[in-house]
Amino acid sequence: MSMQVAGGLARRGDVPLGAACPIDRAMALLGNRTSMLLLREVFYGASRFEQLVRRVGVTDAVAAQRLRELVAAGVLAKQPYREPGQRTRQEYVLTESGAALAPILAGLLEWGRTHLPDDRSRVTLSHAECDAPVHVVLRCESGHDVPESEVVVAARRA
Amino acid sequence: MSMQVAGGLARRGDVPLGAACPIDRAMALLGNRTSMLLLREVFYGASRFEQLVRRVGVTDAVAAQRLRELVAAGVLAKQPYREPGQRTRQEYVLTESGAALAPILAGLLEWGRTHLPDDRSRVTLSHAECDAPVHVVLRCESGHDVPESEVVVAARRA
DNA sequence: ACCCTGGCTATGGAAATGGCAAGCCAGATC
DNA sequence: GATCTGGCTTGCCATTTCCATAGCCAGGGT
Repeated sequence: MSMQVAGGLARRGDVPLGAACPIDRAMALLGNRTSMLLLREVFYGASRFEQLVRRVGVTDAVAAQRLRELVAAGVLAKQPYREPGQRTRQEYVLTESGAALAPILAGLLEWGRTHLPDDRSRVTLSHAECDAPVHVVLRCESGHDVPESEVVVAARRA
Repeated sequence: MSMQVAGGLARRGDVPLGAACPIDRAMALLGNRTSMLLLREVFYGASRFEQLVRRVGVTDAVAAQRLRELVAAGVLAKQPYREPGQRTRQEYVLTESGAALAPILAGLLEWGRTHLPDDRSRVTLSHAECDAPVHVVLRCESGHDVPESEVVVAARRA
């Protein structure tokens, strides 16, 4: 059920394997409700400030602050755009780094749907090329599908 | 770069696609630094209260409260265990629902490593059966690997 | 009987987060 | 030139999260 720990490395002197772990720092940025929800809406196709505010259901002030942080972190970028007859405005788009968060958002969606009670949402992810539903899977470089129980956590050598 | 939105569904009347979305509710539980880090440590093999506290670097009080929430949410379970000559104690183990968070944690690890500066961690995930490194991928039910740019978000019919 | 340790709970305070409300600025519209 | 609108910023307050410290309890060790 839980992952295995390889070779006792993780326990030697009980050194925290996770210290300065990328997950720590990712959570410093994404570890609040609003940031993740803003990113979700950008994935879902919203890009304008007012859209994001309305869909996430948060106030202007909070949204502005989180968006600033996400831009500073390089996950979103502000891009000028102009609709005909409108003045130039800014929209928020995913950078390469932001787009790489897709598996995490897809994972949260999938997990929430199957493991939280009372799913009332109707969002699905599908593959543009073939229309089939998309799932998040763990796979090793030899090409095997890896169930959670077969994931081994280890420290690579210095 | 960003996901496409299919068929204008997401925008009809600007209805928030994400309202009551599983991601909202997942983030209500996991949208704080500590919860995710505690889960990470359980994945890494820690299970005893004191281990978790030390490795996550949080105080007893906060850890106890988050653990209580995670147990209440059915992500962790308390299991009595007894080491010889010791009294009975409780350890925290992943439930099925908790183990299903593996792709999300693996995704965060991978994302942080490749997209945040100065990665100093040494954790790797590998496949117990073949020792090859493990990655998180999006795959459709037809078996294609799906790059982020080919993920379509849509609302399924009521 | 006494202490010690692991695993908590309690209390108080600081910092982050979020809501509400108001104001500001640039440019399009009148 | 006055007004309106989108996209913010500012100020203030409530709530949540977190840290620090202290205390509690069960049961083994002595």
